[in-house]
Amino acid sequence: MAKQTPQRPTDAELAILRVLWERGPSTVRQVHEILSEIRPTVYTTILKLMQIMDDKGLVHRDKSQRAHVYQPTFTEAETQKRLVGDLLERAFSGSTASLLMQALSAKEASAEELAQIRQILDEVERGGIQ
Amino acid sequence: MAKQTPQRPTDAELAILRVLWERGPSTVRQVHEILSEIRPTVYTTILKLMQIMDDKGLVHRDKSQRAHVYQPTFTEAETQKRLVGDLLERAFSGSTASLLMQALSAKEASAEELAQIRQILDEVERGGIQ
DNA sequence: TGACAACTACGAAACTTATCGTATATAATA
DNA sequence: TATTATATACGATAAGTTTCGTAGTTGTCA
Repeated sequence: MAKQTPQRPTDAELAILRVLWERGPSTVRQVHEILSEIRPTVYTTILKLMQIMDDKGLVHRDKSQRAHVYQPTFTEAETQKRLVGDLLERAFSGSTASLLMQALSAKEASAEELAQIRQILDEVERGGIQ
Repeated sequence: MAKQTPQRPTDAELAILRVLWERGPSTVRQVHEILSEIRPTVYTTILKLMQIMDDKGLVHRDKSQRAHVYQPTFTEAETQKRLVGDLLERAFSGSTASLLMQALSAKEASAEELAQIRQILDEVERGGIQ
């Protein structure tokens, strides 16, 4: 049963999505091989998760081939936006400044990254992000 | 059984923590009254959650009074840092610039907030955040 | 003291997540 | 064609989350 509202992917689901975003449409075997390098798992565990993700609408699958080919329903940016927007409301009362503050405190940013951040700010003040 | 690693609070737990951070040490009834305004829940649901949070070490409780008084184990900033740091790795490959980009795209920031963000950047480049 | 109000404790149900084992279908090949 | 390799389908389990009902305890006050 597919739900209408695209909910937050779980940790395991996000790990799968990241493989699909990076590699493009993939079979269960391909995803399994990559994820198993970091965290050994049985093939059918990944299969089951990807089938559930299909039910939820997080991915679409092409059944025309014997090995079904899965691809993400939403782009990486869309999903990131949903996840961070959700955290922003749930934990930061909507304060982006606090969010950035804690992000920088959690992980030191390189000089290039800080420059990149300033560039983003410039663009936003010049006319917003589309 | 208390665990050693402070894990991510769940959604319901975070809602409770936010009440405790805002109001200071509180009883179950006080937390329940506030949360019920937004999302009606039975008293014992909040009680059970707060007892579980005590088990997990997310809160401490003072049992000396008849109505136990609960307070957060970690500060709001510590918890925010943990949550955003976790998301940063899980969904953004550690790129704080991408995180900010999507945060700004999820929720438009006011001029004051943008100024605040620039101030944070200035401070970071001047010597880091402690 | 007896009744009542307000607690906590405890157990259980309904869901979700994550994982795995077994069964079954299909394609390739010896 | 019979065997083998590789898919998917399906069911079950264990753990965690969220919710609620009931039981028992304790303080207050008429």
